Amino acid sequence: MLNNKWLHTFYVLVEVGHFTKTAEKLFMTQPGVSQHISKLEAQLDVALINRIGKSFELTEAGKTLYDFIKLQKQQEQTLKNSIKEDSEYKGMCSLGCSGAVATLIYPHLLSRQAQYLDLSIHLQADSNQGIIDKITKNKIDLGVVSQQLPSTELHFEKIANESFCLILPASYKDKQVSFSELLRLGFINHPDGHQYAERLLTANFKGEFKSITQFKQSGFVNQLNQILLPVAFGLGFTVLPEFAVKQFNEPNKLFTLPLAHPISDDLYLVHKANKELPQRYNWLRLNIGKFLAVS
Amino acid sequence: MLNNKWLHTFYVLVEVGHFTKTAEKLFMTQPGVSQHISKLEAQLDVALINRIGKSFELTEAGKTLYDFIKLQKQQEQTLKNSIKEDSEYKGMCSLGCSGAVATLIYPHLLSRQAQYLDLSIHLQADSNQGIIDKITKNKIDLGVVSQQLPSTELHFEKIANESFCLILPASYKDKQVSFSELLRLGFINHPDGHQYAERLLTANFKGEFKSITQFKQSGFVNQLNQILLPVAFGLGFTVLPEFAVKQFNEPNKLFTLPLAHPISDDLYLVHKANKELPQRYNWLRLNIGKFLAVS
DNA sequence: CTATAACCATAACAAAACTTTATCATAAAA
DNA sequence: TTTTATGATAAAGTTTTGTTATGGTTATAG
Repeated sequence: MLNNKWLHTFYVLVEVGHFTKTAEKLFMTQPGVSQHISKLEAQLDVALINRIGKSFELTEAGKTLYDFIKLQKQQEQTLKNSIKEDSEYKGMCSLGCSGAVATLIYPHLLSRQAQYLDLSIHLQADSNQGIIDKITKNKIDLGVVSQQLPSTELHFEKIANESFCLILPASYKDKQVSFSELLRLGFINHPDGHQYAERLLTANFKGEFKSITQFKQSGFVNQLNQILLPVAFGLGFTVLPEFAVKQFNEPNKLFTLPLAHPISDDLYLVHKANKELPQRYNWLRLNIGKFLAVS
Repeated sequence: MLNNKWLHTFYVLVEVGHFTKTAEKLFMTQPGVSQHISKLEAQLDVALINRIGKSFELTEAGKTLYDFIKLQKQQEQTLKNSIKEDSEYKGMCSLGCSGAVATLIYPHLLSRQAQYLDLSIHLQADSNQGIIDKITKNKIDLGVVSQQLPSTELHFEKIANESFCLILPASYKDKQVSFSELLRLGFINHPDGHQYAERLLTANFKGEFKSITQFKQSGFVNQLNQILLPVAFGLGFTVLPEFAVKQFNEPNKLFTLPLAHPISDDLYLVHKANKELPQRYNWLRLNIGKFLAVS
């Protein structure tokens, strides 16, 4: 740890080229300057100046140190200018959410970044638990999750509701779909597939449905935008949030089963309760809900 | 000037997340840590942490400061590693010399740089006085000049000798060239032209030559490698250092007048007497003379 | 060429800054 | 609720830092 005061004295000495005048400039006495330089040299174990009579020359190490101090001073100035700054349009916003939410909101984030070039938004798709962990560990500041935990450390705010849909190939349109039909068709799985399916099937096929393991697994894809492809091909059914279905580009190849007991999850914005989010998060907090609202 | 010790305490506190444990780690007591943080906050006039019961959260300013300290620590480490280093093959060499010398040695410097990529050589063409000034003001470390000054501050070392040549168009080859012939032909001027010409003509045309103003000026070029073009075209004569002539690519179009009284300048390597040059200058000091020796 | 003034280094002392001890208030844990 | 742990604050003690006093050396003036 280099003593900043000594560094400053050395810096001024180099610019002034004179111990006594340096002392005057720093409102101290000449021996103080001498001592600062000696101490610096002792600490770095290298000669900073070459004393020639009453004058001196910078050594190579001295020049190196001088340049270093100059740089540090600039950086410190930059810090002092920026540390109190809190702009809506500058800085990094870190956000975590599910893959489905990510694909839905990412275009909006990009257009915002395009508009405010000093703004950078880091979007990270993750599981609920992963998001909570990252917020707790200060890896990200804001999250969108589908469950509200009873934590005093975290602040939750409901922003949207995602309905789950049971998606079938279009050939089932206007038909009566029985549970055995589903069994025959088979399930297309994806990362949150089992969880979604269990909830939806339990509510809507009471008695018949016991466990997702009843179904033959007709496929698994881990890319959100490809989950619906096998369904469109007639290879199976799946359960997804409504807005993940909306963005599929061949909706006429799909059929969304009308449900007697609709199932949905609330979505919450999460951040640390005791950490006030900077201004640049305002827009996100205000608008994410809109982006997720299914028209 | 931010106190480095306080910064370090804050840095450790952020990593540890605990005042008491931070104190232990820093071999100090807990109140010390509290005070360091308070002082930093007072100095920067901004809250760095948000105290929540006995725990705390970093504020935005705190995060900014933490990142700043992290960077500074890295830089300080880099400094400590490099400040004692003195390699032959690393760092910046700054050199000043005349345009003639520059064109002669520049290819050698480039090939050296190509061999040692961490070496950077800054070559600056300038007048003798300009070079001396720059060395005195520490803008450059080394110079090649054609006069030795009686300065105690500077160290001169003779490294080469540049002969001056009177250059005529090839058509004068093997002819007796009289002074009136020169007057008729006219003088091609260049930055150091008058100085060179006065010295050479005074010595070799005693009685006849009075001043360079006797000559009609047939041209002026300020690019070294183009000075000899008008001479080759038969448009005039000029006076140049021998090694500036050697590099002209159509020597058969030129004729160098044999002189009764050869004129030459000694060339000196200059640097500050009290400033030991780093190792990376060794090669330059050793070899510049060779590059300037006319074979 | 000596005398004088300017300059930097060193040592001893004074002042300031810092660290610790002591104590209190509050929060987490039992 | 009681106990234990944690951090803040104030006052005392310690260390560090800066100043005064002094001396040696180098430049400048007479």
